[in-house]
Amino acid sequence: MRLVVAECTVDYRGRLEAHLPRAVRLIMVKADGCVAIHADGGAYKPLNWMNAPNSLVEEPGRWVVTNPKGEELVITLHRVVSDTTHHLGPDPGLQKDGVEAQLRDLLAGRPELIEPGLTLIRREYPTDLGPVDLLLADPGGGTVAVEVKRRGEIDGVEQLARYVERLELDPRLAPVRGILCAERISPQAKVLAAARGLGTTEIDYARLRNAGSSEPTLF
Amino acid sequence: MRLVVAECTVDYRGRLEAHLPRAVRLIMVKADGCVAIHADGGAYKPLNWMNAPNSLVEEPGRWVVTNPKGEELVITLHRVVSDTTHHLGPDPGLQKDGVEAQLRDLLAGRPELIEPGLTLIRREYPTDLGPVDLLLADPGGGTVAVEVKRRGEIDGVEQLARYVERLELDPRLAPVRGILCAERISPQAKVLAAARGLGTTEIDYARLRNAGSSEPTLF
DNA sequence: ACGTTGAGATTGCCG
DNA sequence: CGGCAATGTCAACGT
Repeated sequence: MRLVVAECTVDYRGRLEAHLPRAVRLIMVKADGCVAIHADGGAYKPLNWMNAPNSLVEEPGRWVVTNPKGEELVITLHRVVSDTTHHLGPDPGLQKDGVEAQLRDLLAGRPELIEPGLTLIRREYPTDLGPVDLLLADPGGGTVAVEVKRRGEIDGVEQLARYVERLELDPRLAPVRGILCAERISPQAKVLAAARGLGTTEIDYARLRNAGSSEPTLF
Repeated sequence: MRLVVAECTVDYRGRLEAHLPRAVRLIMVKADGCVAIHADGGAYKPLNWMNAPNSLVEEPGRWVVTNPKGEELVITLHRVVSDTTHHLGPDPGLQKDGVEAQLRDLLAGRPELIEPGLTLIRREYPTDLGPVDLLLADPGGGTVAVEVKRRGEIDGVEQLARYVERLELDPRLAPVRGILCAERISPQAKVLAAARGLGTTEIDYARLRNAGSSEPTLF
């Protein structure tokens, strides 16, 4: 990884056009060839960048980065403060925990938190349009399809509506209700869900995680 | 901006949990206090990070970053290869050209380019599902809702369909037609739009920009 | 402060 | 390679 601190101006032409006036910035060039230009603020996102694969041509005081899609990043170096290179080697990569799949599995073990009386038929129930996160039996008869999200947005409502429409065609399952489960559900998503005849339930995932799926509730 | 190259392990606990095994990486600390941990590849996104505002406590061989939301990033430093600090100063910021808002405003001044005879009612017309980019009066009666995109894809068609469906409920606007405007519209989006009864119009934004909104057309 | 939308989104998955 | 969906999405803007 090469790290250059320099006073520079930058021009990008590609999906849009962008220009950076003259200032001191960090230019990061990674081993895969990608280039990122960072200011001393503004979270982790660089001001400008060019992802791999690309081609970097270095002239005195001017770097030109181009990629096969015809995008171009031109860095004009007015004054170089520092220019260092380090060999980092390969990275073992990030291990994640706590994404949608885990939340779905926790809810599968506590379906009564979605609505009292519901019992699990199976998770990832397959349909022609893709798998439904949870399929539950309604004690009043019929079936309940559940779409699990961290955040409930309009897209999730549309997805659930398609599943319910599809499952209704199966006489063994009909009638089918749909419920969108998420930690937070946006007002627009609630409006659209109501208009589509779908239910929405907000779930406290933090409490769900702590309680676990094997322990019965004490209250 | 402080740049530390070090062999480290990293643990994050917050919206999810994540762990980075021992390896050599770049740790970037910006003036606003945000911390980012980069490998030597993988585009510009860091493996792990903590945005400002936060608090960094530095012990020998161990950095602990916490923020007011209760998230925590722990960096264990096994071996420091390099540790440098540079003062970059404030950045004048990025100048962009060619984004959706600009295209929308240009079209608002030249609605006849969407379809002859159309006149502007207002831009960003609010609905329960979000704002419609442009609402136009149809000389033949009724209203036209326009969704403006740089690239017309299936998502834009779905979005427009929801708006039209919603606007139809308002007797002062009905009947409502929908038109998707973009520089390029994908074949799939055209098919879906036709199936939904929506129009599509491809716009030459470069010419629109050069012509400006105040100049009448000469031909 | 909160919510919604756009982004040069990026990134991974699967067909 | 292209579509689809998730992301600790981020960042801008309006209420």
